[in-house]
Amino acid sequence: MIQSIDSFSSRLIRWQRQYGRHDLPWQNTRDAYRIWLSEIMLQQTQVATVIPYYRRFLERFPDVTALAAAPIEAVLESWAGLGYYARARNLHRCAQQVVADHGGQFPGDPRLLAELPGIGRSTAAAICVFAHGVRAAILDGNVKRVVARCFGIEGFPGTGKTEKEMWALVDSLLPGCEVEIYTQGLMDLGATVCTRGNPACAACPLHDICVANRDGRQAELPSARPTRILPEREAPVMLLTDGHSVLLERRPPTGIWGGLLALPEVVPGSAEEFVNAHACRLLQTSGLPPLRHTFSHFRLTIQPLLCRVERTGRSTGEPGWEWVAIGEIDSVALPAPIRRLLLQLC
DNA sequence: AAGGCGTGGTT
DNA sequence: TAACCAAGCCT
Repeated sequence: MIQSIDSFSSRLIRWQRQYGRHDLPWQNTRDAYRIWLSEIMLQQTQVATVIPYYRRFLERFPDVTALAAAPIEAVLESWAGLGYYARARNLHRCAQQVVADHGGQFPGDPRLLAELPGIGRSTAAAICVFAHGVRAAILDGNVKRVVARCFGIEGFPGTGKTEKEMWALVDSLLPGCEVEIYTQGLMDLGATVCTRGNPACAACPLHDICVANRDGRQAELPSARPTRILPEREAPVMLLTDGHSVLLERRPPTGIWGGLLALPEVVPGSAEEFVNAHACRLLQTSGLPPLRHTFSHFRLTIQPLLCRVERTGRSTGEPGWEWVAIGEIDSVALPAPIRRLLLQLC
């Protein structure tokens, strides 16, 4: 075991120098703001998905001061489509705290960083490693897969017991120096060699110390999440349009699609009432084909009712309601399926 | 301590 | 098609 632990980090570091990724947009910088932003965007999200969002976000919010000063609506506009929108809200609050409480500088101590909104133990470690060269261990999905296989850790990593065991292990594996390249190597090996299905064990620097490889248990480790049946939900929504704009409602700050604009959910049969309440005269209604959308924890069928209307008065300017021109759809904070639906209209 | 919280890629 | 899940955090 001791021999394994010693050679684990040195093998990984050597492998990373030759085969790792060295030119991702958030690499080759010590700018804690850029590193922090990348780590938040990369939570539960793949590199290829993040890259365009990361570039656009940095153009609009080049530093922590600019982000802290922006309204949350603007932040959500740039985040829309990435998912897990609590990340955007926490990102914004975190920027404001860094400016207000830390003079605009991200703390270099992982424990302090982890007190900020949206930054947990692993993200705090990653930021400190890449921004300051601090010696701290990360434990993300890639690392869980690599260590579960290499050291034969049983149990679903989502449970507290297994996660605690893994934290102790990664803490003990941490090398005394070259922590940056070691940490990046751990993630890159998981992302490119020690993949979930069909891992490339022949190309792995750990193959001769790996328990899963020795025992042919790559498919069994890490242990799978207990299967769960996703509940089904339905959402009748109103697509109110005058041919130029659509009526959108700001969703509550917490819960699904928190803080985004979306089509208003309505009680079936209440179209007329709804239309009148928004200073419109109903011209024509038609049911659009239902839209299936799968979340991490339930399935949703969106049933849109298209209502062509004439606007009979100025909107009351009620907070939370916005008429948005079809041409502006790309620039507002919409959930991905709603955005797709509205773009199909034109 | 588990469940809430998105989206898109892979198999 | 449907299941699975990726650079997790919060409550």
